Amino acid sequence: MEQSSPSALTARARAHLEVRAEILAAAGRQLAVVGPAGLSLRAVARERGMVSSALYRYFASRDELLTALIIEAYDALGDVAEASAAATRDRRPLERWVAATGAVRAWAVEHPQDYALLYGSPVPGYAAPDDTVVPGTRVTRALVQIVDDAVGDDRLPSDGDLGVIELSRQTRRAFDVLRSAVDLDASDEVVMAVLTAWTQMFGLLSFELFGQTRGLIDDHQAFFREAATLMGSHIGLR
Amino acid sequence: MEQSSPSALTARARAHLEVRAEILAAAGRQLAVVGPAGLSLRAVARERGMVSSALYRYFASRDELLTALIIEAYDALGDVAEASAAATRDRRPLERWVAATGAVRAWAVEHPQDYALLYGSPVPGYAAPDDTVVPGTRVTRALVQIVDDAVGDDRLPSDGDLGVIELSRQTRRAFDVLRSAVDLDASDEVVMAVLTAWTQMFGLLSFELFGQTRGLIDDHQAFFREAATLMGSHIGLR
DNA sequence: TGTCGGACGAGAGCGGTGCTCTCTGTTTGG
DNA sequence: CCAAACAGAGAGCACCGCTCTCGTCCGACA
Repeated sequence: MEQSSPSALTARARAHLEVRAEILAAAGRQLAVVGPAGLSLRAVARERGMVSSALYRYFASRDELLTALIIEAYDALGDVAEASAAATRDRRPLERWVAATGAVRAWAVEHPQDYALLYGSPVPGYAAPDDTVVPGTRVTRALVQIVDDAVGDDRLPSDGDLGVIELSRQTRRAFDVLRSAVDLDASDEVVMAVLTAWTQMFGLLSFELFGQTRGLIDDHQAFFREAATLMGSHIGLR
Repeated sequence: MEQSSPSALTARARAHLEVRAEILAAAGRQLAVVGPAGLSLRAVARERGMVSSALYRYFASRDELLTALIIEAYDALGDVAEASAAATRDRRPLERWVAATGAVRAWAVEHPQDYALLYGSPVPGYAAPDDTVVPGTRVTRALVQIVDDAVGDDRLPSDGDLGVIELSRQTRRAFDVLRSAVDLDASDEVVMAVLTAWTQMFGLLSFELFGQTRGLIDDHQAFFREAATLMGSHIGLR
């Protein structure tokens, strides 16, 4: 265990990182209970048996603690999405799509407060720093990967054909940025398809988790699966 | 003006309602600036030149004030959606869909904090009471109306045909509940189409307003319009 | 190995929050 | 006309994020 950190770190620096990690873990437990807006530095400090002012040796502010939790959550969700995409590599694209979005939903249902932290309304006064952008793209990347893998042996629209619409110049430029962000060379059609389907899954999930469908849908998992299948086939997966 | 309220109300009751409305208006202004989680009773009281404890003569708690604001916002958004649906009655269904979803987006962009109040992560410890359910269905109803109007002269799926999926029993039962909630006799196919398309629009809007597409998309309005057009045509509108 | 500086935690305190309780003054309906 | 209902003020409670100060202790370096 003592070898896990680079030996370049002094004992003091290692201890510092260790305590920081403990604080982060305690904050994560708090978060799961009270949610992002309810997270209290003082409560986190109490859980560790220290006084709140001592926390500021490790995090400059509550926002910095939140940022660390956001990155952690993005990484956990990214793991889930990537693992699903990798595990289904030899299955049919539509199945892969349903599995991956289902895996994302499963994580979100299991960690609703983390989901709210990532995709809910921003905490007031808090602006996510750029550190959160890269881990945030991993789930999008995994979904693009699945759809892009399906191009060729499939009825996905061929280049330049999106049906009723033509993408504006600004949109195509935005897609260039996204392509380089996820480091995949998918066509505009694929990017648009993923964005369409992913925003729908995301909207449905937010409806479920934020209570918009309260008292309406009983079996959210079944409905989500049906919606994912329908949406996947809408964008040309099969 | 003195006749605007039913004469059955005493002067005192009328004054009470008036002050209540003023408080609500002040809270609405506060909300637009600091957002749902940042809304402070004391600040609202200060704006009216009264002390915070006096507010409790009009609202039992911060949550009750929030609930009143939620209902107000749902009604404003419902107005927007219904007005758009009514104004485009003689246009083509796809145009109507794009116009209505665009109107919803325009309202959301103009009132981002109200949008967050309605569709963002719930304020911790706050559970929306049933009073908010009915006004919340108005926008859904307007969208269902548009798609349902299109059945017949259109290529919407005919009864019993949804393509790749078959709806589960629970889902069909949920659709019955929704049908009676919006008081429209749309087919399962229409309900599913609206839910699919509306959750996508909602997901896209949440991405935009909650900062997920920051630095990616410049012209959100154009992209939203393109996405709405594509999605509308996916569900069979033209 | 001894020492000294920097990290660390505690504590007090500031201004803010939601909310409760008590007290006073006003209004109003019987 | 008067008792009762009501409105608002004020103090206070427990909590919040955050700052500043002050001992202490321990690890890095000579």
